[in-house]
Amino acid sequence: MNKFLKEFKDRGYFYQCTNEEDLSKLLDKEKIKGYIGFDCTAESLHVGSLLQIMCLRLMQKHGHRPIVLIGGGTTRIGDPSGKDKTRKILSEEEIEKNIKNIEKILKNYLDNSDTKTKPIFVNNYSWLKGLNYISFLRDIGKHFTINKMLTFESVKTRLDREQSLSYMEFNYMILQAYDFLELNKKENCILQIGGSDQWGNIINGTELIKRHSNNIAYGLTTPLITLAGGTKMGKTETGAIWLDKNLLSSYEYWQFWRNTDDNDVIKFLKMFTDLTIDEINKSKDNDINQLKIKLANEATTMLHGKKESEKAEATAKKTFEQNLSGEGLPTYSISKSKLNNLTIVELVSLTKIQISKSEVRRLIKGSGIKINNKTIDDEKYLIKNVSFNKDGFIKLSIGKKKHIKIELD
RNA sequence: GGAGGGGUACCAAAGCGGUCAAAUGGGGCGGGCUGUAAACCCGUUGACUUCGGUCUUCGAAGGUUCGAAUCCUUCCCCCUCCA
Repeated sequence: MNKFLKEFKDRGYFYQCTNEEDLSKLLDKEKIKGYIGFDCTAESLHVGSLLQIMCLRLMQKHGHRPIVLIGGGTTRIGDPSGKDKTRKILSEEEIEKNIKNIEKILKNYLDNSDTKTKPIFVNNYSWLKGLNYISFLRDIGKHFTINKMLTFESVKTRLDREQSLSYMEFNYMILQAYDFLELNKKENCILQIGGSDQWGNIINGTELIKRHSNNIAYGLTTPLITLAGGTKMGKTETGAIWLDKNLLSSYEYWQFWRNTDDNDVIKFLKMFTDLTIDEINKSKDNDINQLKIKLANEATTMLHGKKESEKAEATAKKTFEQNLSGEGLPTYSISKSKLNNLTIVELVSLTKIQISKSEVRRLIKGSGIKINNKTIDDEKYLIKNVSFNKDGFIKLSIGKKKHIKIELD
């Protein structure tokens, strides 16, 4: 088997392929271009997209050139799959802002130094916006039958439930297929990679390329990652795990990986680090907690850099092993005058968005709130009674894992 | 088009005039045990509160009643069977 494909499989990225054998042969013979599309509905990317990013990196590693397609055009339409309601339509400014940010994230992960494997960034808005309706229907539309389109899961569920599916959304799959055709023509791109939920859309693309240009193109999908617990990856009590320095600190990102379930550690090392498969297999019997730290370090270094990762590790060590407060903890500043009449309940609700005072009271009743490692059991406890340490802050703990530094400004 | 069943909190699902901020299970959160894991055990799970209560919630809008998630009317949506 081709080396790229082999590693793709070894790392657990593989789910389905349109024609594995032929693709393998082709990859042995030449360096190709492959693309992954990114939607820009959200302001940034979170770990849910990390597997796709790793796929792009793997292409580079094996000398292939990744194309990053930003769905600036298709985002204006909305993918109906997996949604039972029409998506809200974003404004032009929002979309532009999202695109810029998402590109920034991706550039951070991809290698730009080798001209042969340097990523190509494209925005499908550039070709979708100027489409001529009549010629599009004649060139592209003729290759799609309504009969077939109606059988697609995304369309079917909407129709079955008599939920409206606008003509606009109905066209989404055609546009995505067209993207592939366009990249095939322009860039000679012959591969599309995507999540397993994109299978249908990807097939549409390869078929369109076949019918329209009589070229062969391939599709490759990655599995949906579920945690050992069965839930989807990426959600925690803190919220989304952003791949974005501005939205999530390196410490919190590091913690996310450190808290990986035992049963997922090896799997994640393979998926989300650059360690070789051999290396990972050899270390299988190492202390599981050391492996988790390794995972956290590798993943955090990739995103935030070595320095930040080391800092995060140090912070974690101080916080969890020595019960102190590390430097990298989330910090909340407050003025002295404000703090004077503040009760513990008020303080917690100030520092944590999305927590109600009732919830804080409940936490206090369940001994879930600590200040400087001392459990607070009185909800009227006044903060001014706490003494700040020599570095000028106090440590507020919510549960065992969430620690916040409170400092005076 | 005809006949029936149903919409209840994050999800599933009870309740069918007052004792209902709403049983139970899952999930979440907190505590215990551990290893910042899993499993397990315990607690908790609308908001605000001067801890006396107060306010908002059972598809939507009206109505009956001292009192409605529960009864009536209209509307919207989902499901099953027949055609």
